[in-house]
Amino acid sequence: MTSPPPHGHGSAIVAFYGEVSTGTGGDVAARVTLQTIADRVGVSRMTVSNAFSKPDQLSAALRSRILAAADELGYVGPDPTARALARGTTGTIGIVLTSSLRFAFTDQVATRFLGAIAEELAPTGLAITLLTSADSGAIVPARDLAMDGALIYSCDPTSSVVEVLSRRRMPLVYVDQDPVAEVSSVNVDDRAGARAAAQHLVDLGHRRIGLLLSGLHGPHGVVDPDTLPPDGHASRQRLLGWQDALRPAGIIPPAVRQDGTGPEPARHAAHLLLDRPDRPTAVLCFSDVVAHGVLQAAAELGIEVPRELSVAGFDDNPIAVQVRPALTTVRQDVEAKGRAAAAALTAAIAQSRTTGDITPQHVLLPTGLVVRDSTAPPS
Amino acid sequence: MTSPPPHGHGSAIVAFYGEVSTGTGGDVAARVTLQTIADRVGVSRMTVSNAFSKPDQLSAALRSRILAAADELGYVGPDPTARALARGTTGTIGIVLTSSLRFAFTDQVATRFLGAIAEELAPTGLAITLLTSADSGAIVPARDLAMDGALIYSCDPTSSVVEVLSRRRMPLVYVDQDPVAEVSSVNVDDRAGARAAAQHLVDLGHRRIGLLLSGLHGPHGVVDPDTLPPDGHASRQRLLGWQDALRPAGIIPPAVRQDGTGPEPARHAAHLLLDRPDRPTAVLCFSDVVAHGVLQAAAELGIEVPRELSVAGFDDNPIAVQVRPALTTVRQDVEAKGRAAAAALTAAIAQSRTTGDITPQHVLLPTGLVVRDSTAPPS
DNA sequence: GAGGCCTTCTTTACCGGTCAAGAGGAATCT
DNA sequence: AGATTCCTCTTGACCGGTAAAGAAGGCCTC
Repeated sequence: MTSPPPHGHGSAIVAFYGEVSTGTGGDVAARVTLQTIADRVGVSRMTVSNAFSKPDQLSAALRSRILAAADELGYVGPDPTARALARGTTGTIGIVLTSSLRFAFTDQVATRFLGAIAEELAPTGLAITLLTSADSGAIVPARDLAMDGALIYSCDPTSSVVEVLSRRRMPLVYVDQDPVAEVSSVNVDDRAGARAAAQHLVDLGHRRIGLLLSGLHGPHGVVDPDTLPPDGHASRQRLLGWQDALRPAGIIPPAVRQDGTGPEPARHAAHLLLDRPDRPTAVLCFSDVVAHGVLQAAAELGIEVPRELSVAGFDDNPIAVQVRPALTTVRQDVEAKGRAAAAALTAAIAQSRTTGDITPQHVLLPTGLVVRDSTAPPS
Repeated sequence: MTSPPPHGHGSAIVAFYGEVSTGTGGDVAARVTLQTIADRVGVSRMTVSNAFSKPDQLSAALRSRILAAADELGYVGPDPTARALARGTTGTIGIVLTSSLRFAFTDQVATRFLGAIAEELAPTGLAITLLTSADSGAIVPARDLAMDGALIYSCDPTSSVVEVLSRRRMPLVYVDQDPVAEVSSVNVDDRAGARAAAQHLVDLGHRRIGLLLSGLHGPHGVVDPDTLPPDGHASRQRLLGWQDALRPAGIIPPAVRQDGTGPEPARHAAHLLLDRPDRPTAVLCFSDVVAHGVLQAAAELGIEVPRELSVAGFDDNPIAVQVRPALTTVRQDVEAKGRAAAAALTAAIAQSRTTGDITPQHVLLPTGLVVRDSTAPPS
């Protein structure tokens, strides 16, 4: 409890209800297993197993006797771990997220994506385990956690996690990742979307257009967009898309990479772009969150949007319509992406269970420009 | 892919890169286990196990030979499931959420809570598995999933999931749940917070005060607050807190329970309250999301907030400052709640591993009134 | 130079299930 | 009536590891 409690209250109240301990009166109740029940009822262990897992393999009468005995002994059901070992499936899939799980719960694009996956997975009964791509020393979740398959979502491709996962030979689906022939993937057409956004600004008459790039890894600050080190797939595709439209127009954009994620680094990066003598009349942003930072920076500098500065975002994040002016952006259907990813993974798992092989499947979802109030012709 | 693609693009593009199948050229490579490596290197299986799990138990030279052989054979590491069975721990904790996982990713209070848990858990290496309290037939995640402990977050206490989990005798922590002596719990002082909000309205001079309650289960529409069926813990506590302040002032509030969660049901419920002839001059809401719905309804009815109607929320959700007017609300430190819950659970797990018993721990976090622009004296 | 201790590796016995094949009797077929 | 099939239940092997105790040799110590 490191954060200050709200409004000057005292620290957290910790109430002890007395030293109540669980367990049956002190003596450690021996673990109840199939054998315990089998002995009690007078049948073989296998029959008890069947009573739980294959009800049609034994008579209804015996089954209810077994179930009654199990209930009486406090047996809940077959031990999930043992069952997983014997059956070879766990009923869980992993989702590998960017280094910080925190981010996954903060960013609305990510949460919508996860929500869609959860929804698509619900009827299958598969549970979701969240993993980070950060290998924090001894424990590498991607290596040490049991799961039937994994979704790799916009995470550093150089991360060892991806390699570990492929070596484990489990069904994988890449999302927002450079597609590889052998692994199923789900992507959105970032490049086309970015191209449309850039073309929109060009068509409005802008010629001094700045770029604001994400900065997970690599250099920060002002950079040369043509010699960027490899970054996330989406990041690179969006940059390519912008260049697709800007180059033919003869525009050589200044570019800034922000230091980290979130609106605050974006605000800072925006200042780097807007404080220049040849201030751009328009800015293309890697995301709506970044664009939000630009709006804040512009407000601080007394620059009026869109009259003096056009701002285009990406994602069609819910915040795009909450900020003023509402953001022109590129929409991607995050929920469709989530559903497609979940579907591809369940398909792969099912296939690998029957065939042993998997036929990779590659999905590319469309994007589209959404023009709102943050872009206008240069004044 | 049921939702329409954005902006009239065609349907999703599915690209097949050809029938590439994984696996080493068709023949199913036999599974590599510790024994495979042991045979190869000429040592016992146990020694190979130690090479991975207890490096100090064997000579460095032999260990690197083993690791090299393992690498060559494509062995990634000990099978997580088998290890879990042998060791008795899985490295995962479950978080049980309200029936719909979708909700968990949509509601900002929930996502902040989960984010804080993730952060607190990160150094321990424990992964998070998300479970719903909905028992959808054959598969009951809470029963059939391997985990070392579970967090039960604001979920229907009558749900069988909670019972199953306790019978599994795993470390549990209740969050926003009626505390029980034997099980650790983390709660916020909902009642005191609600009391403060109600008192605030009373102090401003309001006498006709309406209540807007959450409606997960039970009747909807206009209800008698004194004879409500049991609902969530928070819901009940907040209602009690309001009554604590209203009753002494001689106020008997009309109450409406919304049908479901989210702003839309809230808007609808608000209409039920505001369309009454003796329209309240102030409304106490179960949450900020509900309060947001009230603001929308008020706007639709041409009621000016706060001049004609005061609105108080709960939670200090980020949206509280995004809506206009900014909401007077009761702050709870969701992140502290998440951290406390995670800490209590890891403590319980650690203790149960050593002692076999667990000493339940009960935490009550403070709440505090935050006055903003949505409340004012009645006109 | 014998006893003791440490290091390094092996042995044996589980962890708690499921699969696949088999065995015994009743029911069905011919 | 004998052969076949079905229904139930049991047997034996295995899933892939880990814990704990034991054995073999080397190094110290006194």
